[in-house]
Amino acid sequence: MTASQATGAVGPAAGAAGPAERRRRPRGAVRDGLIAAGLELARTGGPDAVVLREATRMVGVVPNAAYRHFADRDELLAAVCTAAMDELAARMAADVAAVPGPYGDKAAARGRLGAIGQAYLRFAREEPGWFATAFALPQRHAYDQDDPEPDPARPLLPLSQLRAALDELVEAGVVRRERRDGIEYPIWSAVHGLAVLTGQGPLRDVPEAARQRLDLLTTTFINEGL
Amino acid sequence: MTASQATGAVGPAAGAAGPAERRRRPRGAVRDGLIAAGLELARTGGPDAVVLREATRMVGVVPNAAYRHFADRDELLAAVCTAAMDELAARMAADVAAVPGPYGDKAAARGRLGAIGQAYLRFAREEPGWFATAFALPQRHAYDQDDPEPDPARPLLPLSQLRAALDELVEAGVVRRERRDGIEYPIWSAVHGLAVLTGQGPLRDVPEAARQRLDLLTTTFINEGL
DNA sequence: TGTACATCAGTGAACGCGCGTTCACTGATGTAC
DNA sequence: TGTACATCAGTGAACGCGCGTTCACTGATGTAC
Repeated sequence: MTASQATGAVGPAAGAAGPAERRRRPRGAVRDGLIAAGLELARTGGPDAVVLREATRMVGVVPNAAYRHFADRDELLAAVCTAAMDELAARMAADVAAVPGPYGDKAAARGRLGAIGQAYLRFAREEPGWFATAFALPQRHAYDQDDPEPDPARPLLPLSQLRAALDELVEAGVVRRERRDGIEYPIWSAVHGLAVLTGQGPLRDVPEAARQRLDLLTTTFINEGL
Repeated sequence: MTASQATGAVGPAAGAAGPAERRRRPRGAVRDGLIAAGLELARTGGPDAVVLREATRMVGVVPNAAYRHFADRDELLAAVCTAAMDELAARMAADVAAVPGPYGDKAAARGRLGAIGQAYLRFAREEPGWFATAFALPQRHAYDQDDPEPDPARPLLPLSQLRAALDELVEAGVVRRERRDGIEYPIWSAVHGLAVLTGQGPLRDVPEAARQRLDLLTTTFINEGL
């Protein structure tokens, strides 16, 4: 589920039913609502702001009702983290899909790799709470393999999208095949590190113009390293 | 102050003085002790584990005594974060100093850059709590300038050490002078990103052998990008 | 199609917890004359 | 060198807070016959 889908489910049952109105919510609506509420909280305050009681308040339900849907607060948080990661992945996928040009075209392939990096950095800058949340807990990644079984209802993980872009660069003849193996990790690291340093890290107060230069320096460094 | 220095100051006044024993601690000992205690807490649990009351307990002092030395919990945390950053910087400096060879020698210069990256990654791996704490709050970094006025009692910031190593590589003729400007940022980003992804991030469960390969891939990528 | 019953998903009340922080206090240390 | 006094750095007691979580409950929904 993407954040925008989930957000629609927040709030008490439509119509502000009286206290006699019990269990009018469609199946799964409270669970989805709690995740959406948690996502709203995380958006502003990061993972620590995902407070179980506050989420139930937003949904319009009594605090312990949450325990019908999650074993404890950590399980709710894990669901919120996954949703945040999905949101990042969905935005990346959308930006990549917007790059024109056929598969295997040199310029298009370069454009798609660039779109991946830019979408990642933009998400970190525009949604710092979600970015921190996405990387806060779950989503351990099996080393050196694609998503074990890609869930068709969820967007491809960021790393998988990066891999696909690099594979295309190989097909297009931009990246030598011998150079391909494992190169996604230094690239991911460079982009992620920049996002963290300029987001929550010591470079967080860098002015806008300088930040853009840092983006450029880093993407250039990556492109030259291909 | 480095962590090891501060740690020595934890605990109630030597001799387990009775309740009548008041103010036997040397000047500044309680303040230093609180920072050292916070550092101990952060070592295990990161910045969130720096709990004011717990720190006062460790020092052997009543909770509100902390307010003689810090305006509030945040000010204590900030001091602990600075101390954690100093610890990282001190370890980096020590490892760099251990690389033999005269200034300007090609191999030695390369060795010193490598030592910087490795010390950074090792600190992140061996002291994840401190690493997270070092980057948790303070130490905003002025963009594009060295430490405003380097405090001789404290080690050079990591970024300043990285800059020095890159400057040496230029002097040694390993890095072209036109390439030097701003290149510390992509390099820092790549190393920092790897540290975060394999530390608290989605790659945290990668087995040891694979992690070493990731280190190697990243440092190789950096060296080729010089 | 109607009834009996199990299960599901909510309510209401309460808990203990540890935290950061404030207040008024007091004894020890350092300083001025 | 001795005394008077200000300041410093600790004590003791208390606060309100919001949190996660547990318990026994009850009404609505879905299912079997």
